[in-house]
Amino acid sequence: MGDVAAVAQVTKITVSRFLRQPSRVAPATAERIRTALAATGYLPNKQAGLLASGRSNIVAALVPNLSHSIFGETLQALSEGLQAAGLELLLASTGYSPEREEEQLRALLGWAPSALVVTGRHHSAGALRLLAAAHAGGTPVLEVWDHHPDEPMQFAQIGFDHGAVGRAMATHLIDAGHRHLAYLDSGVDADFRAHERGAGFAAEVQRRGHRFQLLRAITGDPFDAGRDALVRLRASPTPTGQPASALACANDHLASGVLMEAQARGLAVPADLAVLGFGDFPVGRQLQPALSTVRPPSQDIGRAAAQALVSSLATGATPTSLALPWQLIGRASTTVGS
Amino acid sequence: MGDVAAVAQVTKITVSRFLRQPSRVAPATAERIRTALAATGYLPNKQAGLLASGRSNIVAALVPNLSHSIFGETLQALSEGLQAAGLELLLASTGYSPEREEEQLRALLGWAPSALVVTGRHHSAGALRLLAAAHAGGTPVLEVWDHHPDEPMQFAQIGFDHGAVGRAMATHLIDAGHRHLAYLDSGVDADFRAHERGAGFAAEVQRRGHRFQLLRAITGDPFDAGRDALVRLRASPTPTGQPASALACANDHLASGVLMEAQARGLAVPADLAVLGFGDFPVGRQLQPALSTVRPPSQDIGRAAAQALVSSLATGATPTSLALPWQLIGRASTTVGS
DNA sequence: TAGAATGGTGTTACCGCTAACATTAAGGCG
DNA sequence: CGCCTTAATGTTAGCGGTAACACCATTCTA
Repeated sequence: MGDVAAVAQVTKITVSRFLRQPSRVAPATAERIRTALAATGYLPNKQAGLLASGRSNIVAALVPNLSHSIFGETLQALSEGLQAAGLELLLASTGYSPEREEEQLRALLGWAPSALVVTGRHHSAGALRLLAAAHAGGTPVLEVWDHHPDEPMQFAQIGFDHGAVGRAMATHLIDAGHRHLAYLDSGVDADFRAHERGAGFAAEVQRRGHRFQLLRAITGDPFDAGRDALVRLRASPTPTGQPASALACANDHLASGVLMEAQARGLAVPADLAVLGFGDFPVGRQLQPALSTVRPPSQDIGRAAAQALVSSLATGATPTSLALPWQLIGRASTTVGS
Repeated sequence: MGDVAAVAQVTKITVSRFLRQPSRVAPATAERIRTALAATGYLPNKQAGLLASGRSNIVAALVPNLSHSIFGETLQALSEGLQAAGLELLLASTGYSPEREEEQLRALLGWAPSALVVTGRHHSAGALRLLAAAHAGGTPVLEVWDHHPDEPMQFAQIGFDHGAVGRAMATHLIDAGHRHLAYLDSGVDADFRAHERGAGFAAEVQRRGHRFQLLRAITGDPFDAGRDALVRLRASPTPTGQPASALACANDHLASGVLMEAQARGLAVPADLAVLGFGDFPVGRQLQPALSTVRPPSQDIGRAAAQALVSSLATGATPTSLALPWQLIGRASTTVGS
């Protein structure tokens, strides 16, 4: 920056001013600085700028998984919303491992971010301490993909109630006439949201007085896990001798595996077995029969989070929580006709 | 850090030393510092450390797309390899847009990274200037997912030859008896690697004296694009009146769409139409018939890139290029029997 | 036992940039 | 015409660490 200043025949601070608020330097000077910038190929050093200003303009986000496209959509929208406001997004993933959550969070905090975004409201004790400290220090903390107004919220939440989704999934299947229902839970321990949908599902089935069965997916390829689960479902002994006639899954990949295995075994869907997924992944629409599913507001979460953080940083207020609508999409895998 | 030093009754520099090389402080002092760190909940400020030391220990990576799981695997492996060596990964995505490449690269360079990783060897003019300047300044620059020893390499490359993959795809189908072959190219302009596979495919088909046809995918849902492409393939007039009997696709999602549409139309695969994909996505293995595909060394690329950068940063030498093996996996969508 | 080598810690300056205040010149007002 | 305001730029100090060197006790060596 000193070089640029020398070429433009001003001091560093004038260059710095020009870069941040061009209107605060005289037009002639601005022009000289502009050409000097081009001539020297100047690249501002962020470390120095952030250190000097104290405000980092970084939003740090921690998600369970980067290669999971469902979070990808949220991140894409978040990134765009933040970029428009001049904020940078710094990403890290936990790989669904609670130990790594604290470690990664610590690494992110080292960047002195202006705001934090974490996935869900379940955190390891260490991570929670870090988040609470950041929050206490005035850094906005936002939990995305969850929204539970019934519980005391420690941080702002933008997302939806997974228990309610589970109950709606149960209602959908019960309304279609099923009386013995199963839930295929995610095999990943830390996929808390999948477990909560399962709990909501189970609660609703039992409230209505019907039979419930819980399956846990094996780890590994989710399609294989779905196939495996169907094998187990059909083999498991039940009081009536009849296996469950409806299976709700923690995600569409598992559900796709179930559908494929059903097809391979000549099981009619939905006549012999209704299958319901979660996530509205592209593949589900293409299957035969098309997969019924729940579409979460992935993009909206990112967009709303960006907006909440931008306005929170502008006003200094805590970001506001928000419940976003999801949608149960009934396709051929659960509904006959239509 | 001053607080920690005060509590431990030493100066900042001793704390700094302890954090970086614990062996260089006396055991008793180390113990005092350790408890002081815990008591104060100290979080090191990366900006300051990087600024002061000059070495950033950041590797900046630019990929076309974050939500694409194929790059996710590379990034995951890269991230792990770097983390083991004490390096941080800073991510940005271009969204397959050449204009954003320069912009994002500029943003990444603002962090003064120790090394750069970019996807492929095709860059916009502005991006190329930035990369060349970084390279000239001694920053290792690595291009991943490409490896073309026949062309003059500007930067180190770790990946494979996409033209060769295209030729192998053609050979596989020609050997299966096909004499009229088509390639369904990606609808994304900047998916250079898909275009190159297509060019290699076309060259090989023509070299063997057979008929070639090029299709371009529509944009949007890739499954739909695959279905749409098959419709067009079957409708397009040909000299013999016979449509192509083999279709190679830019990726497995497109190929899956083709397979689904084929099934919907009662087209026998591979008897009426052989379908070949690229990427070895999980879904392909599950389809009926299972999708033949090419498995790229996604993880290996990340692993090798991490290794190359670590050793390059240690020795100061330019990272070494590397060709990694891919594998054509013949499944039921191209081969009868077996 | 003097002199050198070594281990442990402190001092000073600076990384590249920005906040806060200081300074200068030009224009507005009675 | 002198004073005040305003616009444009400069000066100084400091963000939170680390490099380089300085310093002081020990311990080792001859």
